[in-house]
Amino acid sequence: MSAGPLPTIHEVARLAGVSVATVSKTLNRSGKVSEVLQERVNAAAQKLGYAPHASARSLRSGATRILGLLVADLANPYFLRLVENIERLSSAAGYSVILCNSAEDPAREERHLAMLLSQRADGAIVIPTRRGWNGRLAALSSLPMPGILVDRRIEGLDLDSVTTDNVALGRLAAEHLGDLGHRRVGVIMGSPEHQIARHRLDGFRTGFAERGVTLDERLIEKNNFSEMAGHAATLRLLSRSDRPTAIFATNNHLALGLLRAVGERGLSIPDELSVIAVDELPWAGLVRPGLTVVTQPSEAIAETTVSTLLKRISEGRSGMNEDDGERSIQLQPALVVRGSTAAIREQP
Amino acid sequence: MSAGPLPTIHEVARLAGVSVATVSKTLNRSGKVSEVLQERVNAAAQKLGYAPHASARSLRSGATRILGLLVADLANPYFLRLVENIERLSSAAGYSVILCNSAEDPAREERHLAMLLSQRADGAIVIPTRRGWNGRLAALSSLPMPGILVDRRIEGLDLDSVTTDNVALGRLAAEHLGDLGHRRVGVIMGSPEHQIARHRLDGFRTGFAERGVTLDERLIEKNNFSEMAGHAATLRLLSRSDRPTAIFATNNHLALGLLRAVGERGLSIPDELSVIAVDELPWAGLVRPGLTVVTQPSEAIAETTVSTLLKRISEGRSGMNEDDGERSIQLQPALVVRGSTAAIREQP
DNA sequence: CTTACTACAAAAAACGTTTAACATAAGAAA
DNA sequence: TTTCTTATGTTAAACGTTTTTTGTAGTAAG
Repeated sequence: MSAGPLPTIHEVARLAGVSVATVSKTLNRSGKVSEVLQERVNAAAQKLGYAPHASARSLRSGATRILGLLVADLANPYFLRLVENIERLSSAAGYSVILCNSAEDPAREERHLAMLLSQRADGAIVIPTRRGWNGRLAALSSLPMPGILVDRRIEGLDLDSVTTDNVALGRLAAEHLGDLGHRRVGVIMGSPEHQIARHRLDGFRTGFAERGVTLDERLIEKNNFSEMAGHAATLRLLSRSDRPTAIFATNNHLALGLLRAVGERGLSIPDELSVIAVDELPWAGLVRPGLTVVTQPSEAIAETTVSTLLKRISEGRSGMNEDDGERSIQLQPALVVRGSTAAIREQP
Repeated sequence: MSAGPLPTIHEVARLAGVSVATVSKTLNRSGKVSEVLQERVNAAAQKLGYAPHASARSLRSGATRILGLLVADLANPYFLRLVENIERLSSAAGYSVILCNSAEDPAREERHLAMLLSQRADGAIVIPTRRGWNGRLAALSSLPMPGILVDRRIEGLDLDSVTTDNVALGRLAAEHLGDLGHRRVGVIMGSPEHQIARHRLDGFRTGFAERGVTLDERLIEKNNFSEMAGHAATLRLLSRSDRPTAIFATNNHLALGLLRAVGERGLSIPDELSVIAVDELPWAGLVRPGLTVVTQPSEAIAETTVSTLLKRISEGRSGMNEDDGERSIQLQPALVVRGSTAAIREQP
């Protein structure tokens, strides 16, 4: 390692016997350069192992070809799939990705944002932390680079966003359970002040309302999004005399806690309890029985996010109409039926 | 968004009524600046929302404070945990991380490496792809920046590396199964031309040899590391007349395939078959029974990797003794016993 | 009253690119 | 021959920092 300093464009120019401008134009395929000189330049660059200095290039040209990817929680497998897809697409489009994990900590998020600003990233893809952006709302929207929110939308912020249609997601879950005959159903969710939780519940409620069923509010557990909360909430629901016949776990941490609690109680799924969760989890098909889920369209979200952001970036560069308004895109979830949900059995 | 161009150091200097040199020295706490000017400068910077232009800084100073993180396969949950920890530690040390996923594709790996070179990352953390680096061996070692290999070591390459002690890992698995009385055991592994697989098998073999047991070579399935291969290999092992009483799955993809196959055959774990796998998987405690595993010390590996690389970087900067030789660090695995392994029952 | 030193601050020179402005030669039109 | 084009190259000026060099007071020593 450390094979001495790298060659500059000047050394390539000297070896090829041309000016630096010619080298630059050749390597960037910009401007006119004769065939013969092009070959000399390419040969020289090849021979020296020339790699253009990105910092110098950015300084002069104003573009870094770097995208910031600021994730609220890398431990969340759903976000991870998003990261994977976004990296792939960005890379294919010639952009490098700086990965930042805020771990649901607004302070970390803010530091990372400042860093991306200093780094002069061409754009930022942000899955914002759940709490704490109330005060930093301005910071995000006044970001002097194109930014796009993923998965979690922030109301009143004129930023593009790509999210799942969470109302549709809730309704999908409700329709499935309803079709199976369930009427007394529990919901385990995070705090209703979070838009996502609220939307999913709204959709779920609507789905049942459409078939004339009103949800029992006492079976709706509103806490936070942790596995522990899911565990506790499940135990509470299961120890009721009017135990629900099905439970909807509105995110994957909660689903983990739920499964643990059900296992501890020794209940049989789906005979004694139907379970439906959210997100395609790596192990969803592995547990016995396989977990029925409503999934968010992870690949589509990644694609839409990257292409929308890149469009914004090129618009900004060409100085086109900046204010064609905020793009707020919602994509549709899907139902994946496995073994954890079944038709209700008449109670003896 | 797009709140116009960002202020430069010149504008800060003008507002504060000082020279740019004074601003630079104040903001970097280098050189002597009087109290009163410092305050004026800080106030001006604050007011303008000044964020130093990283490219300009790098161009002049030669350091980017960027680390490249090149991962062989982001879909691997073990690597993901590594990524998470490495990002956290790097960020805490003031470095940004450019994330690259080569998805086990040497071509992508090579492109990413070239990009990191152009980007002039201060260092590179590489989990190399399994195949294909034979020819690119030189490319990696002649990288003009400090680099460090993680998880997968490449022989004959004078690069630092941090890996699990895979021989110890294999032995740990063997000792556990041996203690439980198992003698006829199967192994599902990838191609033995891969060092990791080989080491794990060696350790496993040694562990049994130490208690006077020789492994039946026909029960050692050598294929590749995919889930499908694990599935097929398991089916083969289970349909033998002299079926093994325990199986060691040497990586997590293989373990997935194994569990699927066992489930299909309707065998009961651990009554009819003990299973031990590698790596702490997010769902290891969730399947019934919980999966017994030998885990790699993910946090320790991340810590050692980052600190070793940062040391190399600062050595390089201060021009210290470059050639104090290659650091090849091996960290110890641990056994986590859950329900998937049990003492052998005498066959009727 | 010089001279020497100290403590700051300012001026200017890089760093490696891209690109706008300028040169030069060859051929075409006059 | 002279003058315009055209086609291709080169020169030089940015880009925003850091850092070395130079400058200027003010104070202490002679």
